[in-house]
Amino acid sequence: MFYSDPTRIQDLLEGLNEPQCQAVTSQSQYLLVLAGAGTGKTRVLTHRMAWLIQDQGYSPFQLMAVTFTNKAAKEMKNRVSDLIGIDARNLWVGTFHGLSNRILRIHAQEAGLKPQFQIMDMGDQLSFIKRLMKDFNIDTETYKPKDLQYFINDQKEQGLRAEQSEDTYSNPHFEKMKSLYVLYQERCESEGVVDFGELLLRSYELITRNENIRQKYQQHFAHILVDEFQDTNDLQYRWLQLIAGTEGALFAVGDDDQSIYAFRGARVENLFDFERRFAKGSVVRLEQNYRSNQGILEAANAIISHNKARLGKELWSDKTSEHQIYVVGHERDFDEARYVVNKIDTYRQSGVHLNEMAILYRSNAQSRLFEQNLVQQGIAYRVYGGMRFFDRQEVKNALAYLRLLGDPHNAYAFLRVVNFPPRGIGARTIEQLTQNLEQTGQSYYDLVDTLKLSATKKLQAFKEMVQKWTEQAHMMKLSELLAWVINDSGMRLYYQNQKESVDRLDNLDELVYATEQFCREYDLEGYHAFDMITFQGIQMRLLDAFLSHVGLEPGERHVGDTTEDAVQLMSVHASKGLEFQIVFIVGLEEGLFPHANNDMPEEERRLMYVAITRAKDELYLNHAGYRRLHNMEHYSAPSEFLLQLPEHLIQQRGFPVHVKSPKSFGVRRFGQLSKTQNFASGNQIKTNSKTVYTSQNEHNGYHVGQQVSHAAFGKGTIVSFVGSGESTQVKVAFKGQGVKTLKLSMAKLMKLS
DNA sequence: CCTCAGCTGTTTTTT
DNA sequence: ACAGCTGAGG
Repeated sequence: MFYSDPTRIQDLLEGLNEPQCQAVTSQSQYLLVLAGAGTGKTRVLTHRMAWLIQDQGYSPFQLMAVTFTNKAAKEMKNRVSDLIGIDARNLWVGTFHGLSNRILRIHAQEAGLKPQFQIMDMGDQLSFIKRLMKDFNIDTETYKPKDLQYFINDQKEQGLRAEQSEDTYSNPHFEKMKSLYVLYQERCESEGVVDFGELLLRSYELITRNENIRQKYQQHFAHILVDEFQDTNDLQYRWLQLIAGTEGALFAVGDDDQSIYAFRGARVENLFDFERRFAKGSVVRLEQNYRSNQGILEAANAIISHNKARLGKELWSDKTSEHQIYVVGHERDFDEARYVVNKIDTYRQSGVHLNEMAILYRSNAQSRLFEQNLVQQGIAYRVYGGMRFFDRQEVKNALAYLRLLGDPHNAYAFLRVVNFPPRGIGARTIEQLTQNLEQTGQSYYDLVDTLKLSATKKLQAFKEMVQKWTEQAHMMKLSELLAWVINDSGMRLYYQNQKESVDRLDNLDELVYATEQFCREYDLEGYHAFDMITFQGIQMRLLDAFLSHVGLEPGERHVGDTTEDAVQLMSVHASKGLEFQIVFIVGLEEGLFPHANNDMPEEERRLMYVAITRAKDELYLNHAGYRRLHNMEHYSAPSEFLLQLPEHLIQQRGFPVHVKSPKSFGVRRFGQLSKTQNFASGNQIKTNSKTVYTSQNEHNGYHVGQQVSHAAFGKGTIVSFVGSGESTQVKVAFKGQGVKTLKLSMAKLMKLS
């Protein structure tokens, strides 16, 4: 039973501020909570859930809460559980994909899927596509596997099957892509695998088409709560509306100012649409920030106010500013790195914890220089954004063995491990198997016995080994089975004999541990690998439960000890939702941040807004006049964002400006700049002491900001110059086509005006 | 089966 | 600069 524990009943509204309270207890069917950074949005979500259960008498199972990350889902479960003392493990709280997966497992048959269908991650999907294209002899130079992958995922995110796809971008490859999408989907069906997009789309179609199922869910879920609503894509928004039906309540929490995922299909327009169509008049704004001091918030507000497409919101705090915001100009990228690391060292000596300091950058490649300096100074640090645990090749190989045990007909798993570790089954053998596969409709696993090939003996030995494991699996715990497979397959020995594979062996042990951990978490310790168990209310084999779990939770994105006190290095994207006492934002230069490849200037500004609002106490904004990127020299003006900061907040201001002179190349002059100067549009810049020129804003008679015309791309504006001499490249922003990088000597740009 | 030269792409990232 | 991948050749 899931009634809340009477000994724990408490006033759930205590300690909430006025708008928070209003949101938690709202009686509107549709409510939009515009929750600014650091305003207690998770608090509102969890308290609303607890309030609906404890004070409004809903069964916990009548609520659905949707998040984007597993981390957020887990946190929400824990906090609800802490608030009202219920077991939150089986609640309908999860990611869009996790919840879709759950629905599809319950109705696998109606959805046309095997009960043990397996989920492909992005890497699996790409190899799947490469295999498909190879088998159909598609020229992978003309049609890049990655392009097809993006095409398919993009179509699915829009809720489109191949036959519904329309060429909205005048893509010259469109018809071909569409036909490949058909082939791709056919193969997914025949091999019984689904990609991430398919989970959403398939469950959407299931609920749309099957009236019984639709009624069941629409009647069942009285309240649907959504976190990070501004990050929903087209299909996710429709999915939510479908499940809510006409009766269900939709409680959407989001922040249009923190929408930074358009590149992966997020549509901030969904939030505007929701406000217009459903929540008209039912909008609660959370504006009191409990994280940063007033100065930092003023800076954030000033930056974001330059955006036009927003519902409007102003953060405030009752913490006054004790400190200033520092804007620091550096000559070169490594000066910036040295400066930041020295500052960190100083703060450390004065007693600030390292994990209360963060270095935030626009692109991950920027971490390198900071790492070098931190190593030199002997300061512990942690870089976020590396490879995930379940993405490592040794882990994927071990899991592929498990997948093969879960479904011997799984082609992906078979091909991945049939010759790993190497056992003499080469590409030629696989080719022959593949040819027969299409003709006979049998799986690779079946074909081993029916074909006479030179490698048949070896193939049969492999199959016997898998059969042996399968028989034993009935009597083994999942962790025992996995450990045995790792040894018996020869994987462990293989990695032992490889040089520098110590980490890989550790990871394999870690994986075995992860299976134990999984069983412990869901009270499944007593079961064998093939035993039928109940997982999230669904009957399935333990092995299948584990496999679908790892398919959707690929582990942490960073490595090593997370408890060690260490400086935090991460991209601005990765920092969303986190907070630090002292924040260093680095690389604030035109072209880098805002990034030249992003044709959505407002999204770049929102990114800056996210970065600033991470800081609790102190904020350092750094930029360099010169940096090396992709082995080329880049000279850039300071970021426009620096010029949009209120003057009175800024403590230090030294914009370096390069003087145009071949002899004194790279020499800089510091000067106090007035806010009105526009670095990007001209090459003449006035400081308080003299007029100087930015050296690389001008090249062979062309200059940054100049309007030009190109034979193929049409009209555009010069954004920057890269490199020097013969090899100079020019970046031009063309109307409607984004930024192109061209070789200046070849580009034949016509000067306009 | 393994190694190495050569080619490509290099913003952000979750599931 | 550099990582990741492919294909040729030992």
